[in-house]
Amino acid sequence: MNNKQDLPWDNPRFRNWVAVARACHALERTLAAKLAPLDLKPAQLDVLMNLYRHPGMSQHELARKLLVGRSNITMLLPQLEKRGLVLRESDAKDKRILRLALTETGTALLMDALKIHSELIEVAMSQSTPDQCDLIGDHMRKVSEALNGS
Amino acid sequence: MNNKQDLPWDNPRFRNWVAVARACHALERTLAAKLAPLDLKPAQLDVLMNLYRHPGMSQHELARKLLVGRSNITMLLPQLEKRGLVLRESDAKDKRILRLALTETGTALLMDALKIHSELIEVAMSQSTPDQCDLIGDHMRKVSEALNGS
DNA sequence: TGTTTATTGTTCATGTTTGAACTAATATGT
DNA sequence: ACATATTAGTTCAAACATGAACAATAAACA
Repeated sequence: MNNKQDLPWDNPRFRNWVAVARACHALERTLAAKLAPLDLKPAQLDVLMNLYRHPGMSQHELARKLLVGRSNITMLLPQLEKRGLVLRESDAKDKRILRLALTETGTALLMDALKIHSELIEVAMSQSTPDQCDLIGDHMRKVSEALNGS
Repeated sequence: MNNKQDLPWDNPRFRNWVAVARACHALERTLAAKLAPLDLKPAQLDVLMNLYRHPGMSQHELARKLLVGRSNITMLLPQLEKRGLVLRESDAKDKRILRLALTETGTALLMDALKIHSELIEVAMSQSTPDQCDLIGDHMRKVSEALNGS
């Protein structure tokens, strides 16, 4: 049986990851609050960010990048499309695929949102030196890779 | 106007935090999948974990620890209570407060879930040395503090 | 004491996320 | 070519989270 001696909380790695999860959650909540004036949710910002960096993405590719289901994207996009932030046009060669891109308006709104997001991340990341931040980033990229293969 | 020169992605801190968020999200999803056999969601595991460490907590205290609204706890607890995992009894001195505690069954299920959770965190944290993990943990605790004051 | 203010937990309406079942389009294999 | 299997996106119902309004209780204070 488990006794107090081998409880996870006695393991520094466990406690450290819990701290990571808490910080992430806290930043997400704060971001949501600060994005509210733009009438934008964090999930929607994630969409805009990905479309900016990868214009012409399909919905399926977007879903995989965001680690969500395809149906989630289907529910998310019409709102953004109606607001004139995103364009959807079907691929010429494969009629199943919808190619996504930002409009001018979408790009402009993204820039405003990124300013807010960046300021928040600056608060988070200024807690350590740039070198240490790089170390953290490298670690987290390895974590993502390790988890994709499990 | 923003041009490419000062886009957030050119800032290492921004990219590093994005990596943190992605890793967190990935681990959360994986955890959800691995907890499914126990019929337990990550949010419910968080509740059990906190009640184990802080028996006698009120719902309000629990909500603040978990960074969620009080109503969320109200919706979450009856399920766990019906499954015989959690006990709720009103405080003798302040009749507004419900004091929470794990049952034997709840503790046993928590131990099973913690095993799964720990193994997953081990995967995540074995990507760096213990010293580096401590550095990451220290950083993240500072982040949480910094965000609470914003 | 009596009145006002705060706090705890609940309810409810709204919006979000999810996965399974579905349609349409394309690939694969015979 | 034809049947079968995959893939992209949608629909739908159920689970979940959220915040505002509310009831009950307690605290503050005149």
